[in-house]
Amino acid sequence: MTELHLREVPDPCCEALVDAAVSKTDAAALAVVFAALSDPVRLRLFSIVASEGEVCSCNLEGPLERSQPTISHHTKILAEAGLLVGERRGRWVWWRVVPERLELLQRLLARS
Amino acid sequence: MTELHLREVPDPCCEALVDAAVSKTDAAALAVVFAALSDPVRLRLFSIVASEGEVCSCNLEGPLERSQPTISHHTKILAEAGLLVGERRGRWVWWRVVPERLELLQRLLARS
DNA sequence: CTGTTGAATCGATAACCATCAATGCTACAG
DNA sequence: CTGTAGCATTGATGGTTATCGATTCAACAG
Repeated sequence: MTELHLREVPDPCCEALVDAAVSKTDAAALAVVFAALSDPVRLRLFSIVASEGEVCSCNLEGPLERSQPTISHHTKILAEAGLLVGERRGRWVWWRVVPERLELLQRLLARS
Repeated sequence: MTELHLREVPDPCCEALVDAAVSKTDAAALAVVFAALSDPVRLRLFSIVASEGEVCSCNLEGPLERSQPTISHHTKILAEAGLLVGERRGRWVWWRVVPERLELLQRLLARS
């Protein structure tokens, strides 16, 4: 029921990277988000959740071929980056993407 | 005159991450691109180049407060990720962004 | 209360990375 | 040819991270 790993990262800036040089503090916050996507396993995990809409942790170990602690580690990092949210239902935790974060990244990468 | 650090990373896939689960090989290639943006100094470097249009290496050490070898290290990583290209003019190297790479990332992060 | 099951945490380890001083390479000036 | 200036490379170091086994925590069933 409770949301896991509430994002610790403050909402980073909104302006596109090409519009103006990003500040030091914004860069630090944004780097956390990109770092969350910088691992192949996490990228596949995120893509699975994004394409399925909602996925239980227990259904990630198989496709990703990683141990349960490792899956938990990766979901935590993605959640702390604000890219995923986890919801506990009974004994299971279900993950889904945070669309606003995707839009934020898209805005950042927009041209002029 | 020659382009430095020709990208070693093959053009990764084009489909959005939310459309279908990304393959292992695509994930590996894409992770390289996100990893290039996962460092605060590189993010600022990239943002400076993107907003200025074209920047000489010698004009990066100051704003980024890093040594010359470190700047060279970061430009190399961004170039190998296909995000920057460097052009040698005499004794200087000028960097600019690769717009297609930004568009690729935007497409990847697009919703449904 | 007890056992079971799914997930988070801990501890350890190997691999990776950001950083800089020292050095090498390259282009130009004289 | 010699010196200089900008950039790349090397080597070393301290910090970070991906991974897993073992353990703990949480929720449910009986």
